[in-house]
Amino acid sequence: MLVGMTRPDDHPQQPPSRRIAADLRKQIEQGQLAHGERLPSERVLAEQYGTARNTAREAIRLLAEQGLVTSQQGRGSFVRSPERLFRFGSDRYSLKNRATGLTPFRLEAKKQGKEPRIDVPSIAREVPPTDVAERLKVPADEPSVVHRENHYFADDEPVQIVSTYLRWEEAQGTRLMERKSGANGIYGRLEELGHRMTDIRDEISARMPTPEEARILHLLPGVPVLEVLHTSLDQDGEPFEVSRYVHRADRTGLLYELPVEQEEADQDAQ
Amino acid sequence: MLVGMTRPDDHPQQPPSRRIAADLRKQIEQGQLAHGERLPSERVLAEQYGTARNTAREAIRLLAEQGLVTSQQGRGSFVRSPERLFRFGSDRYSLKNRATGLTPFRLEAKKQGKEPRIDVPSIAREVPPTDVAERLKVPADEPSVVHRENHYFADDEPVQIVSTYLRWEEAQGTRLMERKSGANGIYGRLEELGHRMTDIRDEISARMPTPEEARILHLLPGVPVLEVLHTSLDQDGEPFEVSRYVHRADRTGLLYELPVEQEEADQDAQ
DNA sequence: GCATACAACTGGCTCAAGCCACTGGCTTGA
DNA sequence: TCAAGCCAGTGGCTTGAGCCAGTTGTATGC
Repeated sequence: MLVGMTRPDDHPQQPPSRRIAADLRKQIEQGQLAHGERLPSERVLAEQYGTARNTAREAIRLLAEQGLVTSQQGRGSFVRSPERLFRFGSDRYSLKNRATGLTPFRLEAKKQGKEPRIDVPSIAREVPPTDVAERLKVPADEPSVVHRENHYFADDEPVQIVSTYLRWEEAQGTRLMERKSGANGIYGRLEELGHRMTDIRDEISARMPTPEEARILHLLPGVPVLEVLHTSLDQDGEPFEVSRYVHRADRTGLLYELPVEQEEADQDAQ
Repeated sequence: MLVGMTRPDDHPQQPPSRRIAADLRKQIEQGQLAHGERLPSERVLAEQYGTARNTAREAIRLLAEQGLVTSQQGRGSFVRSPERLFRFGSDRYSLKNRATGLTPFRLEAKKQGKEPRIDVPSIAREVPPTDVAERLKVPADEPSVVHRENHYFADDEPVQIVSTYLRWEEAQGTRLMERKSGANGIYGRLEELGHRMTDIRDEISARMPTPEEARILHLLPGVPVLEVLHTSLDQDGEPFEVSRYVHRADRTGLLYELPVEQEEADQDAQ
């Protein structure tokens, strides 16, 4: 009897493909199949379980969907090794980092010994998406924003896609329209326009990537993305910049450290 | 010619299943297939594209994996409607909510007109997972914690799984070991033990659910989970509670609002 | 009027076979 | 020595067939 192979009646009305997947999952979790190790080939699995190759294949596909294994044509299927590289902290916007002269991403990359690279595929005046328009307080039915699209890499591995939206009326004719926006990046220019970043608001969600995102980020099946819709508020509490971050979730985490609001007499915040 | 059907040479070396999936995706994005609408059946799609049923089926599976459609045996495949219900704000720990006498989840649910329910499947002394042990500053090789597992529901729909870990030496013999922990929940009891929640630290990641989580949360294929590893720090900066939140990402988002640290002379933070 | 039974659909899952593209180790020959 | 070529093994993708289980509308019979 092979290790980790269950008797058919352990999983009564489980279809064979799920049963094989469950067996393999157990072997991975219990370490009988180590990280990076090769799984039995589809043809071998099929024979071991007395099923068609398609059924064994389906089992491996299920595990790939769960982000547990990954297949390579001509080589085999392998147990995926967990790796969490980037942790974007809530201090990434902190002004104290200004002293370094680096933008938040470059700073984070350097901290972790990675070589950062930033591509700027496009900078264009556009009609904003409705969620961005709402948050930036601009009309959603006219080209009221400048959209800067950035792709971020660490050691040439794509890490995140960032779409930054600024008010067209403010960005027009400034270095905010250029690829190289000058010292301290766009926040430097925005400060010169009278916007000191005072508060931020990050709305976080997770979803599966679009095929387009999967292509740009080199995503394997079973890897979701973290989407952060970020709003910067200035000293007057007015939004002056909205960005949509799309992170690959297998390489990225977020970290928020914050004080807890303490009890007060009658702070009636709706 | 059917709407949205591309000529084969639009996608040169795309395999048929991907081509069908891309066509359907386009039809969904352009609104030719509305939210909730039924897709053509597998057999019909196969005939339209001149492929085997399995190939059409594969196309639909690809879309399901991307979270775009969902299939129901005997009924058909349908365009999934986006719905984001719960938004957990960073003020959910705020002490000012104490006035309501509700725990954060109950408060959030009420705000949104949902009926909250909390199951407590288990409360037990355990050996902590290593990531929890690190953060709670307890030994990882002995039963040094109490693990409270909670399942949260809104209108009987499962929303999140929460595992809370407390120091065994503190929780032992108190209401922290009971299902009903008293006024203001466990935070009320912890405060009596001298821990006033002063800062929090949330580490956020996203991944595909385990089969177990998919079962508890009723997750469809193509829906990731948001995992939040939360640490509460007291007035002395000491951790006194660690919780792992597993949210279904199709119904849940997170919101963090925080002030930006302003520039200072030489705040040499690590 | 109403419950039952049925028929025609739907997706779920499997089979057995085949061809393709890619990998990696081995053999061959210069 | 080393490069080129071969070949066995791998996953990628499709075919066409079959059976099952769940759904829904319709016809039947009480």
